[in-house]
Amino acid sequence: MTRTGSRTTGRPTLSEVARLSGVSPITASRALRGVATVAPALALKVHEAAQQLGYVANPAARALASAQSQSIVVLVPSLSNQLFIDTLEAIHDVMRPRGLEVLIGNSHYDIHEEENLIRNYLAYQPRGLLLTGFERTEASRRLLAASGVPCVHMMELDATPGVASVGFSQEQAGAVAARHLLSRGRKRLAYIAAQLDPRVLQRGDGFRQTLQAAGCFDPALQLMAPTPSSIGLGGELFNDLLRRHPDVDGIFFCNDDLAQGAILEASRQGLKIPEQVAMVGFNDLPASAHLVPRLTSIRTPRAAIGRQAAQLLLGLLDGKPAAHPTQDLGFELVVRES
Amino acid sequence: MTRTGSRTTGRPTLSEVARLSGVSPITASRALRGVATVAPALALKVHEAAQQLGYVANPAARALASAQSQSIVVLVPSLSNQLFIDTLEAIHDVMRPRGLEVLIGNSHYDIHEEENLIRNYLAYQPRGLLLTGFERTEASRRLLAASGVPCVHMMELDATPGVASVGFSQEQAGAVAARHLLSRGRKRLAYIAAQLDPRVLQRGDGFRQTLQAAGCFDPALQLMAPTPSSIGLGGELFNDLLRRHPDVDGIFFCNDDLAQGAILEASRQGLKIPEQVAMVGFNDLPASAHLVPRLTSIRTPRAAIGRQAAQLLLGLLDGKPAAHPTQDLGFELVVRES
DNA sequence: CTGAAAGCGCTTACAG
DNA sequence: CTGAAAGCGCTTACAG
Repeated sequence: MTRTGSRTTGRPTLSEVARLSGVSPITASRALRGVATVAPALALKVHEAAQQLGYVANPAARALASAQSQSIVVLVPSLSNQLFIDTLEAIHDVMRPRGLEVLIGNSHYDIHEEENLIRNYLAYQPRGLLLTGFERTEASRRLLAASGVPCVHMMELDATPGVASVGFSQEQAGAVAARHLLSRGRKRLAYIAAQLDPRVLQRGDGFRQTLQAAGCFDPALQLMAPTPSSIGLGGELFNDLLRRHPDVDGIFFCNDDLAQGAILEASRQGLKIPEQVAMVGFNDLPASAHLVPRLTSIRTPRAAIGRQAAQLLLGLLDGKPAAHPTQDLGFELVVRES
Repeated sequence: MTRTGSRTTGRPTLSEVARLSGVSPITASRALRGVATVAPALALKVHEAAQQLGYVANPAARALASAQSQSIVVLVPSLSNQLFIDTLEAIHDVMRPRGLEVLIGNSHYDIHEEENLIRNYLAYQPRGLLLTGFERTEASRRLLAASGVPCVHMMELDATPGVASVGFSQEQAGAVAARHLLSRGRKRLAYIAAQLDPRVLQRGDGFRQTLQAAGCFDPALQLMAPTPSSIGLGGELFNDLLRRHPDVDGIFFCNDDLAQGAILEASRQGLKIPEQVAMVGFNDLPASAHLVPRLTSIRTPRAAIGRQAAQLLLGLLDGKPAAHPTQDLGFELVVRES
């Protein structure tokens, strides 16, 4: 059944729809696209003919003729992180019902790999781009600017005019975690982080600055692993930290995976949480609310970021300048038992 | 910068590459596609010109001219389930380096939504399709058959000639869980399930049949919720079950989310696990090995399924009949503390 | 090994 | 409101 070397697709074409409905292909095209100038009676006939033939427009022909595809490109640094999955799913659920195809590029936390993705995906003439954060190569920036394709940035914020972004302040999130721990009377506060992307570092900065202002920052309590995060790693880093600094009484983790690993390891060792060490996670993954003790975490609006970024982009595609090009969706400290 | 209504893309074309390298467009096309008949010296010049211009072929034009895209369509029932994310990521990592675009369709566990996805995605003239399971509408089957596009089925197995599938026996997985619990002397065995897709039911069948053979099947101990699974639901169903049947001494959960919720709920209530109730999960998600107690689970080869299915499809695209069209990748009971 | 011609299935731009 | 002509940027099929 596999046709090789054929020129035709074997699928019904616009011309066949036009012939069956007794109009020209252009009129059929207009009717099917919902262009208003077509007489209602003709439009109906065209739709019936299309239905009867099982006609679905060839996106390649459409893209070639109009110099514009029906795709949106989303670039994320990872698919292993639940954070991006939630965002991606929300984007998908906004774009698909509008007939837009979501092309997903995974940069694996590598800005050069991202540059290649941009180069290749731009050839698809996407309607728009959804990018993660602002860290990229100069060449990537040039490619994006030269393409003229509308972009919306996700996760981080940048209020520069002409830049669209949907996210929240990563630094403030770090600061809030620090203030929470300080408010509980904790003084020996650590930051445990892995997969040191720009956002993890920004949260660390916010955390550090708040501790410095409170006069209790100790650089020795910053445990930064460049490797990917995982629950197992969280337990290991927690043990490392407590072995070297048994007096630590509060920890902010750059994400819930690490925090969950630590809480489970503490439970296994019979350590009292939060009496001995208070813990704050980040993202508020589903399991966190159910751990024993329940994990205090910072809930991030990751689905809302995807949804809002998608809608902001949709607005940009219609050519109207965005009313709110910088959308701070905030975050929420969810205080639980840890 | 957004060009609306323009016919051209503003990007360098094959003709410009050809002009710069002093050959005809056809020769440039052949050189860029690596067609062997081009003289090495010319091919080099073409590649240099393409590099210099930053030329990337227009996929729409290519697809239209060759009646074949560079896309692979993957249809999954959910993006909220880690299982499919792992599979998707593996597929992505096989296809992308070969220049194939992965189009992801999410059917939300609805075979009619899947039918729409199939209808629409077939218009993209994908090189191949990767489908989840075998449950679909008659119309979907007809569309797929009529298209002649090669398909590989994932997760479940079907040895029918001409059908390609990569997965494992869901029934056997249920049977293995039952045998494990029976081997530990457990007699009052329950199945707790949610999101009752065909695979969840197949696992339940395998579990039931084994219990029936052992003479200890009790239909009252089958707790089947049609709602999506979650950790929270796992805790609730666990409580429901124990309230109604305090004598239950072993539970098989249709996935680890439910099992994790149950183990956490048991811990919160101070129940002894596995002394009072033994638990077996399914999928072996990352957290399961770290819970207290560590969860016994059935590890599924979800990344391997994605990888192998992708490779099987790649073989089919080359027109060679698959040497192994039915790939049983098995599963592994990982016995831990629960 | 190379190329001139034709065509893929649509939409744009221009008439009427 | 409708349509004939042209063209998008490639590749196929056929020559040589």
